[in-house]
Amino acid sequence: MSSAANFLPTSASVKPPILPSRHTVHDLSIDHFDSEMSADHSDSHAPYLHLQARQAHQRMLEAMQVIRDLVKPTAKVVRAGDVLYRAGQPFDTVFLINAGAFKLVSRSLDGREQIVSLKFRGDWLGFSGIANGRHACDAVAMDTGNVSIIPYDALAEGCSRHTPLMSVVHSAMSTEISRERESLMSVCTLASQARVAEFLCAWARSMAQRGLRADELTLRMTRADLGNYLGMTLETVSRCLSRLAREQLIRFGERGRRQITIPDLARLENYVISGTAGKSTHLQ
Amino acid sequence: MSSAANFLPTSASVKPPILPSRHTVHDLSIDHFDSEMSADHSDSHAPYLHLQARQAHQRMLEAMQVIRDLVKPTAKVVRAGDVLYRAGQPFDTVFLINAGAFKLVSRSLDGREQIVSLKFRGDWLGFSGIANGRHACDAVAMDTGNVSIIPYDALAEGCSRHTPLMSVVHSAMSTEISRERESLMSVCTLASQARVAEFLCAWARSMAQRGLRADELTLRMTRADLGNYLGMTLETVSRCLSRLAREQLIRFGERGRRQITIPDLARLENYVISGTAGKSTHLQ
DNA sequence: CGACCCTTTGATTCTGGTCAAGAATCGTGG
DNA sequence: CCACGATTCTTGACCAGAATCAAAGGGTCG
Repeated sequence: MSSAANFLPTSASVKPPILPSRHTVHDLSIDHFDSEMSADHSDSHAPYLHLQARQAHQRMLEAMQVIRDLVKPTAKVVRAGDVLYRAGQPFDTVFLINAGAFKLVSRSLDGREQIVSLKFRGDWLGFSGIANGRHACDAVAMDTGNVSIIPYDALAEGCSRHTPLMSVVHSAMSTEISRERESLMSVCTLASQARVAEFLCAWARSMAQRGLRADELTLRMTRADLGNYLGMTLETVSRCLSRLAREQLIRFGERGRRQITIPDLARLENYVISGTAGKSTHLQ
Repeated sequence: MSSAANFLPTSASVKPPILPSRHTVHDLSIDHFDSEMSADHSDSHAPYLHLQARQAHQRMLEAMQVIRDLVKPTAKVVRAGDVLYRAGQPFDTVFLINAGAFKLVSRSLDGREQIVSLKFRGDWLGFSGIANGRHACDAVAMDTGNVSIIPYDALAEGCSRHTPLMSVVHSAMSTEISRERESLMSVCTLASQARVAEFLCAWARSMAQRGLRADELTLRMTRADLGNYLGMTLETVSRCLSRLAREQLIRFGERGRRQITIPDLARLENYVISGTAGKSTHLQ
């Protein structure tokens, strides 16, 4: 895991980062369904990926292919701020993200709001609604994107007919469970700065797995969102990022402080692990 | 090192007799498979349940019935400390809890340990292993109990054959996702005392849903476990419980401080909600 | 250009973590 | 049945990290 550092894609084929903006029209060339879904696009990135990330990427592409073949879903374009579904709405569809980024926001009976998950290309949206027929959270686009709309009935029907499809769906749910747990682990066991660091690492790994640049992240969220997701205040997030930058573990892009460069991912990962970082809620 | 926690004898034929060694003899009348599964037992409790809890209870019983009818699993008795599976072991079976309580423990690459979930009768164990063929965490029994052993292949096969079974399984996974998120919400948005309070409320509701007493909880875990699960130190847990007791929101049982009485659940829930409790990682 | 939001940074407060001592409980062996 | 040692739990004193309050700088958009 340590040598994760050098799989930089030649920026030749790589696209300019999108400016995070609120509700303006976005350049679709990057995140557009077709361009990002095409096999040659993935090929152009694959050689630079680590074996593991590459395999994951491959599995994702295969899964998406299975869905397209068996379910033949319709697609839909979304822009930053668009809401795919809201908590409480009757559940009947799930979504597969072809491009873009989404946040899932839960609300408790009293007004507490919590970003419980971030989702990207290849992830599914809506599974949490299966259990009681209503969506359990809001799904909000953080950027221009594209999703496949998949009626749950059709999906279930397809699952019972095609074992590979069921396998894909079960894997996706299983992964979602695991990822949720990783978040919990992070929040419970890491001090704030390490938590921010790990968040960046996770984002980077996540991008790598999707065949995207992993060394230059463009966070599509405010410090407040970030803090909420990580269980700290926006001021603390800001301070932690500044400190990480001061310690040369990250750099801010010239295109604004939401763009973050990770010069050496292994070193950042190491900071999390060996860090001064513990929160000591030790077991036994 | 109490739980040297080795695997139970896995010999297909013989079930080990229930012989609690270092743990006190438990009264099995409540948690025993047969008694708790019997319809009249559930009837004897149902009248005291809220409508919602009762429906949930009903759904759980139906689901368990479906499993027994369609998969015909073998069962296995476990004692406190027994380990059903460990992180990293090849995944091939899931488990359905007939009785007892389990904790799921995740470990990060560096040594951090985190109890990511608590599971009870009607819950499933092992779903998180589907995605990459290996279990993602340890499953440890916190008490004498009984699980159905369900080979995943058989389950998948059954799912493709019987829609209701698939429905049950999908619901179970969906629920697991939602619950994981609730944990995250709790850890991220509540101050420690409110978090402890909410934990107790959740446990109580959970018991109610299973047709068990909801006003007298017997926590089967140490303060350290509790703290770990809730993301705080054991000392903080202790202080919070003491404070809750001082404020009459809970009472300690005469059978030890792991037994907790909730005289008025609504009041405790209200404390969480209206509480002095917020952690203010407010969104926007 | 000005209004608004986002971000950073500092000063201060306070919750919760750390360290330590003592009490209660459990399990074991006599 | 009791005594002893080992855990587990509670409580206090102290301290650190993160929340809160406040103000100023930067970007973006109308």
